Amino acid sequence: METLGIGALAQRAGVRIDTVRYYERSGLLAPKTRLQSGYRRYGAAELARLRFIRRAQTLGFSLKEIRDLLALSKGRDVARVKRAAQGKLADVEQRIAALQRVRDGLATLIEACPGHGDPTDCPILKALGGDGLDGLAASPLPGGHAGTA
Amino acid sequence: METLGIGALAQRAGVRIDTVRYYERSGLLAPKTRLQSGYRRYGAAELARLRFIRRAQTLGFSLKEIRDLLALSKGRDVARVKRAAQGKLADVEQRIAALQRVRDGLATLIEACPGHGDPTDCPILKALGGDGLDGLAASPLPGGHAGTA
DNA sequence: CTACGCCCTGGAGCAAGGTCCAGAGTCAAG
DNA sequence: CTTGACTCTGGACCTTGCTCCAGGGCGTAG
Repeated sequence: METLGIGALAQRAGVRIDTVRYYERSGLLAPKTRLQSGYRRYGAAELARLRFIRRAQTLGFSLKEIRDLLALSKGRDVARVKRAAQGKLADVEQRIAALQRVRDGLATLIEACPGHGDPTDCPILKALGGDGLDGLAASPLPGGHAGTA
Repeated sequence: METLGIGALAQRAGVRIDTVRYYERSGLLAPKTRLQSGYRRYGAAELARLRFIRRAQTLGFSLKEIRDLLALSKGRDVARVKRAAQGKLADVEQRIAALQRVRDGLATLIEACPGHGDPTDCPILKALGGDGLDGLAASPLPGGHAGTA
């Protein structure tokens, strides 16, 4: 069977070689085998996995979350797998709802902005600068979304 | 006129003192004046600006983008502010659409999973482990907008 | 005057997600 | 065999957005 070196794998997935090694260090992607020399060899499954990682990333999943997602496939407990997937689903739905609030807020402001004239008339700048936008940016500030600490 | 110390300012904006200083280092927010002692003093405009920064963050702008936005508002260029907001809106809408695809894929898998029995029958495991990932995270990788790089 | 709380600076540290480098070994083609 | 491309390891360094610490100075009430 045809295997790929790390360079070929990286190229086919559109990532850097260092990124592949970084993912390996992070426990996301192990090579199928190694040569005696230590060279990593990858198969089709690894390429698919790498592409999955990248796609999940573009969708806003952190590497940690992706690791959890991928760990499901190693589990033998179908019920747990299903529950984990349901948890992710709820998570995704929350993200969607939060983003929709942001979208609505932005859309409202953009609609109200003439796009020219005095900056003090710009609702975008006014809304962001003053009060009265509190409902708009409804966001988990109390829980702190910055430090997460 | 009444001015605020850094502690009072931070408290009114709901941020930490260190964050205010960090924003100053980042060129986002300068104190109105300083006492001889070096103590920072802020006025209403600075408080408004700080709140602007925080709100813009909840809308998904990075500090760099906010810096640009603030510069724009000084430049009286309302059209550009509006365009920046529209760009963010498009961005947010893309994310929403992508997440909705993920949600649908996930929901489909969960529905098809009996929640018990042979792991080899679990559609979730099959999708994650093999090549069926494409349906889950269907996303334009070639033209990818993730890394933006 | 003393205390106590607020403020100063500079720098370190953290989490995430890479990215790059040096120095050395390996592989494949000619 | 030689060359050039590829790969190895370990560790340093980068960006973003904070957050904390040490070792001081300031301000004001009692």
